[in-house]
Amino acid sequence: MNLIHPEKTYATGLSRACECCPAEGCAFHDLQPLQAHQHSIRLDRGGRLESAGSGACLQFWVVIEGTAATCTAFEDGRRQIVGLEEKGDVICAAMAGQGTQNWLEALSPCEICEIDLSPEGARLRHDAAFLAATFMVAHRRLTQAQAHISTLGRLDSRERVLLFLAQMASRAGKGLVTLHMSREDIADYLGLNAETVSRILSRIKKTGLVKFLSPTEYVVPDMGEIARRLPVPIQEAAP
Amino acid sequence: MNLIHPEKTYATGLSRACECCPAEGCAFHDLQPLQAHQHSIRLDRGGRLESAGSGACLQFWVVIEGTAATCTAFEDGRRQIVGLEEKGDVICAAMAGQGTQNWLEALSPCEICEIDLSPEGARLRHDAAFLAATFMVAHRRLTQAQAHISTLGRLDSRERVLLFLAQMASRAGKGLVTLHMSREDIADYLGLNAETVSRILSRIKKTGLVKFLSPTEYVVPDMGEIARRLPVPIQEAAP
DNA sequence: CGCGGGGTTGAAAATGATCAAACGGCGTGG
DNA sequence: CCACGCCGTTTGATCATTTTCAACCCCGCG
Repeated sequence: MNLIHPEKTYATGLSRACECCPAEGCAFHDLQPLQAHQHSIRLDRGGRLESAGSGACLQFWVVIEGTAATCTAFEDGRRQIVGLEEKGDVICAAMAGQGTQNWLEALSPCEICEIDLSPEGARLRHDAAFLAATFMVAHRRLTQAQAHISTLGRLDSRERVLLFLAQMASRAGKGLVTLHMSREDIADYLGLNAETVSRILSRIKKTGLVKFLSPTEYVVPDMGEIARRLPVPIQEAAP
Repeated sequence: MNLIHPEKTYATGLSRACECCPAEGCAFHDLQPLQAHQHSIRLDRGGRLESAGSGACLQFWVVIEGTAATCTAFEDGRRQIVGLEEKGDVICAAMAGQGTQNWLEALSPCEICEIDLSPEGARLRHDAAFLAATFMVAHRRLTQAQAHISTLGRLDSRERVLLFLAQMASRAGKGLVTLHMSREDIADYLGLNAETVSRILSRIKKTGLVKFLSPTEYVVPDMGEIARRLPVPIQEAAP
C-alpha cells in the first residue's frame, strides 16, 4: 500500500489562464460564462490538489488530460483511492472532508481545469440550470461510489482485478488499453496490495482473458468472456 | 452472507395516505406542498421497495421509523448493504440501477414515506429550492459512500466492527444503543461474514470497550477510547 | 416438546498480506 | 558508451486474517 508521509513534499501546480475547458464530457460545458473563474493546472505524477472547500461545493476540478484519483488517507498513512478520474470527469472539490484527509492526486501527468464559483455563489444558489448540472455530477458519482462499495465488499481479488481491467477497457473505447497508473495505484483503488495485484495479473495473463503487450498495455480479445466470469455487469459511463 | 434467492417471496408494503412525514431530518420538510404525492408504507423485516425509477430521480423514500438498508445483489446472490437508513434518511429511489439489482430493504419493521414527484417533474426541473435540496441529499450520501469505500478497502475486520459500533452509538444519541439488525446484516454492511462479525464482537466484548447487555443492546463507556483505536474519525451526521 | 432462526464457537481451509529477493527499464553521471 | 542505481514489477516463502463448514446453544413459538 502507498503509505502517506506528511513530511514528503508534493508537487504544486503551475497555473495559467485557459479559455474554456475543452473536455467533451464536462458538465459545465454549455453553461454560463464561467471563463473568468477557470484556470488550468498542470500536475506531475504524485501532484495534489486539496480543497480550501467551504462545504458549499462551489469549487470544481475537471480533468482535461491524464489520469487522476480522488484519495483519502488514514492517520497511519493507509491510502484508499475512492475514484478514478479521467478526461471529462468533474470533481466537486469539497469532498468527504471532515477529519479524514482528502485530495485529488495525479496518477499520471495531468491537466486539470479548476473552476471556483464561490464569488458567484449567491446567484448560483438560485440558478436552476447550474443546480441541475451539479446534481447530475453528484448523482453520477454516487452511482459509481455505490458500485465500488459492492466491489470492495463482496468481490474477491481475482474478480476485482478482472472487473477493473474490463472497466478500463470499456472506458478507453479503443482496443489497446494503456494504464496510466502503477500497480500500487490499482491496489489502492481495489483495496488490495501491489503484490497481490501483480500476482493476479499474472494469473489472468495465463488464462488469455487479457493479452499484455507491456506491463501497462493490454488488449481484451473478448469482453463477453470476461463478463461471463463476473457476477456483476461491467457497467460504465451512462451519462 | 445473506444469499438472495430470486424465487423467495418478499413482503410487500401496505399503504395508507399520510399527511406529512414527521421525520425531523427530512430534507423536504420545509418544501412545497408535496402532500398529494406522499404515502406511507409499512414494511416487515425483509420487506423491500424497488424503484420503478426512470433515472430522473424524482421518487424518494424517507425513513420515518425503523432501520432499513439500501442493498445490491450480484447474480449469484451475494448481497452488499450499501447504506444504512434510519429515521430521517432520504433515499433517492432511482439508485445505482443499471443491471445490478438494487432495492431498499427493511432490517427491522419500518415505516417509509414514499414521495413520487414525477408528475411535478417538468416544474421541479426549474425549481431552485427543490434542486438544492436534492443536491444536498445526494451530496451527503456521496460523502458517506466515500467514507464507506475507505472502510471497506482499508480497515481490517476489527476496525470495521469497532467503527460500526461507534457510529451506531453516535447516531443513537443516547447511552444505550439497540441494534435493529442481525449479525448477517452487519456483515453485509461491513463486507464480512456473519461468523466473523460474531467472533469479533466477542473479542471486543472482552476488551471492555463496549458493554453488551444482550446480543442487540450495548453501551459505550468511553467513546474516546474507541476513537483512539481507530485510524479514522467516527464522523457522523453533519447535515 | 420439538422446531427453527439467530447467535456463538471451534477446526480446517482458503485467501490475501508481508517480507525478501531478483529482474528490467531508464536516466544520470563517469 | 557504459556502469550504476533507482523505481516499479514480478515471484517465492511464509504468516496472518478471514471464510467455510460444522456443531452447539438459547429462546420464542406452534
